[in-house]
Amino acid sequence: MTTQKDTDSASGCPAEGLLKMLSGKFKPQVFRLALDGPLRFNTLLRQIEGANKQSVSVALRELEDFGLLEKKTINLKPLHIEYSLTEKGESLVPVFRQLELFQNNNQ
Amino acid sequence: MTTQKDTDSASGCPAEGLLKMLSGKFKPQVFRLALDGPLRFNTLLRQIEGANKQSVSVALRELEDFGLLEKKTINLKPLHIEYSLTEKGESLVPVFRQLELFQNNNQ
DNA sequence: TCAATAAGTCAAAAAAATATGACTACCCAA
DNA sequence: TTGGGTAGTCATATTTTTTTGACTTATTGA
Repeated sequence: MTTQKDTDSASGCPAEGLLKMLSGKFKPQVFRLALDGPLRFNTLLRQIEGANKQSVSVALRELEDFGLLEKKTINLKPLHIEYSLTEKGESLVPVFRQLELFQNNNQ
Repeated sequence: MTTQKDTDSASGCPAEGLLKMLSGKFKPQVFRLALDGPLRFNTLLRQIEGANKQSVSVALRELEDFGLLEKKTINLKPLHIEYSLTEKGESLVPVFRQLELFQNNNQ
């Protein structure tokens, strides 16, 4: 069971919670890769340069805790695990795109 | 003179730079307060509960470094300093609002 | 002239985030 | 039955961030 994180609206800043859920080592990259399809642990480790197990593990767990990704066991060929976008995760996509857009418009 | 920070598009994730420029202690709050008008150091210190000089100082300096805020000396009554949104900062506002919106739609 | 306010800086300490390397457990193929 | 892949965990470093408290410089009002 995954626990729901406090999004800290106590600070009087609603955006803060969202910002927190996407900050942390490798989280933006992981989320971005999730847009292209389900993720696998070892694949991520190879895809993200400089990545290490621990941090990738933390990134996946936290994205899952925030309800952006969901973990599934795939009972196929080589039995494995996949992380894919939840509905909440999907709903974040346009927002994420806006972040990219802003960044691109500002070099 | 303020130095331009590397927005790390090397990670292949454009959003990462923006995320970084808004994460860090008190940065979301400070940015949000800037939407309501110019900021002053000691006022922020009183407004943000739990704030300390050093962190507020770092938040302001980094927001300035990223070009979201600009620092001005105001030659009035009690001579003081104000931090206000730059054009770039203004252009971030709608993006920031989207973040808040997302957060509000997800409790 | 004294005390307060404004806007910080600096060094050191404490806390939080990341990285490293060893280890686990399971499955599968040769 | 040995070796490789998958998906991690765990304890311990190392690094980065944040906090604390002392100190500074200049202005201002009484």
